[in-house]
Amino acid sequence: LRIVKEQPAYHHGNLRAALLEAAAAVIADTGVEGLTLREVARRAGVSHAAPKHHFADKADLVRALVMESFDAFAAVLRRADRGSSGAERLQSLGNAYVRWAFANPDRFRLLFRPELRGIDDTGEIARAADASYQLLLDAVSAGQSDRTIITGAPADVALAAWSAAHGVATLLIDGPFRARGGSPAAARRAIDRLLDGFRR
Amino acid sequence: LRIVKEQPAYHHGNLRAALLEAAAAVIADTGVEGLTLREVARRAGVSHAAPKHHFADKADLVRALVMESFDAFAAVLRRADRGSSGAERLQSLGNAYVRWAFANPDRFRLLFRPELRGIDDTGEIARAADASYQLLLDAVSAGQSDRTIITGAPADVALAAWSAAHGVATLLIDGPFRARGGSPAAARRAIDRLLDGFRR
DNA sequence: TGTACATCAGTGAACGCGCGTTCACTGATGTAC
DNA sequence: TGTACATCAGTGAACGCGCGTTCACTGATGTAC
Repeated sequence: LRIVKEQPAYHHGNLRAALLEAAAAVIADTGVEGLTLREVARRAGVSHAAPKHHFADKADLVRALVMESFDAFAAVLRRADRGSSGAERLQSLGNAYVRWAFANPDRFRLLFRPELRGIDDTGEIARAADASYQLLLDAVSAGQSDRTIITGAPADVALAAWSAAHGVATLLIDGPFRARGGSPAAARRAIDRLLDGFRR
Repeated sequence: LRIVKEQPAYHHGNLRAALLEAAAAVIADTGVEGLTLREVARRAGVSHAAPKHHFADKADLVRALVMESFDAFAAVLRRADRGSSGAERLQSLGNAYVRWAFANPDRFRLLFRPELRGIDDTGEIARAADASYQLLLDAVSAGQSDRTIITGAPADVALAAWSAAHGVATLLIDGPFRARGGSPAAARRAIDRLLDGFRR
């Protein structure tokens, strides 16, 4: 039986992952404007020059964090994309959308920062975002085929439904909802009510 | 006839207003994270210590800018709060909401920054925000009285309707809407469709 | 209408700070033989 | 199984930068008489 190391190893072992985790923690604590490479390194218990071996610069770290967040979000939506009709799939997606935003408010906000477009040089972020939109579009199309969702251009319907979920999620995590007596349960009622409007 | 002054006056005359205007311009150009006192002073054509006579510190300037933006937004909503029924008033409010956000995306974003709560020491920002919410709540109540809006707890209905408008506005100005072929006209269809769901 | 003087609203130099980034370095790890 | 050595992944000092804020100052304005 070996004694557990008390001194941290000189080589971290998995610093890249640790830095991403630390970055998420910084954002959760101080918001994205408090995210600095030095603070991330501090949290990971490493000198401030160490991240250079894993991320070329600050934008590179943010990019990786956004990609990771998109992947996590998309996985949750994919798991939620179930139901015996298109309308049920849409309802389930909408609820998952709001629930994930509520559970991960800072990561959620990160996904929609307009300044991200400035650092998405290869378009990989845009592609990751599109994967989730396709889920939504598919559910809408399925619902129109099985006649459980209202007619109309699928993109129009999908964007309106997305707006509903996004609005509830945003008002819920940014405060206005709760400041007016809106609980997460009220948010759930709101998204259900709004998505009911898409049923045929 | 006097020659127009070519040298700027030593005393600006209305520096406070000029600084607020410059701050709005900075935010429009670089986003709120690019807002610095020095840059604001630079735009206003004044030394970087000059703002001190008008704003105690940076938070003070941001606070003033937010208040000004809330007032402008509330005035627009108040003007839009017309219609022969509660349902029409709600529709008109929702459209005005999205239109103003589209016309003033950076100011709109500013109003909902979660970190604002940190600088709203006197609660004046919360009060300004509440004024607009009351408009919405009144329209919903009126619509329930005249039976043009669905039944339900007025706060529930109001928060759901707000979510719809907020979601459309946010997705429109932050990109996802346009990135998927959604024009401002599509946004208008989206908000109309969503608010139609509140008609009785 | 002039003059003296207080007050107001600017200037520009200076401060300390945390940031991103660079650099020479060093200890740990992996590999060839 | 050892050994030599390249490479990898850290350290810590240093840099230049823009920031918010402070300070002594100065020119413009307003007011009392």
